Amino acid sequence: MADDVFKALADPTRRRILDELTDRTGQTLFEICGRLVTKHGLGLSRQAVSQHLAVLEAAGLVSTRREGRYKFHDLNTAPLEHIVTRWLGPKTPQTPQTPQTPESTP
Amino acid sequence: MADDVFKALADPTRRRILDELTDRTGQTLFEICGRLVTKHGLGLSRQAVSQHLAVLEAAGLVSTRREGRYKFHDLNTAPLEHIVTRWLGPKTPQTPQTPQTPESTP
DNA sequence: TTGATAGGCAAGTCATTGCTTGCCTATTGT
DNA sequence: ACAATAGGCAAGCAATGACTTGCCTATCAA
Repeated sequence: MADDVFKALADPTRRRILDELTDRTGQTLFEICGRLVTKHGLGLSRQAVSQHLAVLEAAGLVSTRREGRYKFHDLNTAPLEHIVTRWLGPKTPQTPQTPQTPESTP
Repeated sequence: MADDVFKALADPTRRRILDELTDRTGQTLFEICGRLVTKHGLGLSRQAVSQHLAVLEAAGLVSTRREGRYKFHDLNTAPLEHIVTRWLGPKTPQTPQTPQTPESTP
C-alpha cells in the first residue's frame, strides 16, 4: 500500500516526473520525455520513462486516461498526504530529545 | 540532500526502525534489534540493523550520541517536514483534474 | 493504403543494495 | 586481569532495479 509509494519516490527520475506533472498535469509519454531531456539534462529512452510511469501508476501517484492514440497522465497527490504523518507526532513537531537509559541493563 | 531521505525511507525495515524510535527515542542498537525480532517477526542480524541505522543517520533522520559503551539513537523528524509539500499544492489539496490537450500537436 | 506517430511487451545487461560471515576494538563488571 | 557486553570494519553473495535493444500493435493523416 504505502510501501509502493515509498518505492516509487525512491528514484530521482520519478520525482522529476512528478515535478513535471505538477507543473502541467495530463501530459503524454512523449511530452514527459521531451521535458526531461530539455529542462533537465536527462538522456533517457522512451521505455525508461514508460517504466517509471508504470511504477508511479502502481503506487497510485499517477492516473491515466486514454483518448485515441494518446494516453494522458494525471498527477494524484492523495497518497502523499498521510505518509509522513506516521512519524510526525500529532501535536509535538519537535521531540525535545529527552535522554533515556537503555531498556534492560542486566 | 532530500535524495538521501527518500532513499532511506525506501526500505520497509528502516521504516520499522523509525516506528520503534517514534515509540521510544534514544534506543541502542541491541534494543532496536530486540524490538524488531519480538514485536515484528523480523529475523535480522545485528549488522543489518547497524547498516540501516547508518543510512538513516546519513539522511539526517537519526542522530546519535555516545555514552560509554552505549550509543543512543534519537529520531529526528525535521527532514520529513518539507519533503512532500513539493508536490502538494500550496493551497489546493486536490487538483481538480482539468483535462488538457498535448503541448505540441503537429 | 501507406506511412508516420504514440505506445506496449519481453528479454538481456549492469550497477546497486540488503544481508551475511568473520574478525577486531572499546568499555564495563567481577 | 579477564571475560562479557556494545559496537565497528570489510569482503562476499544473492536479489532487486534502472536502463537498453528489438520488435510488435494501434490510431491518425496523406
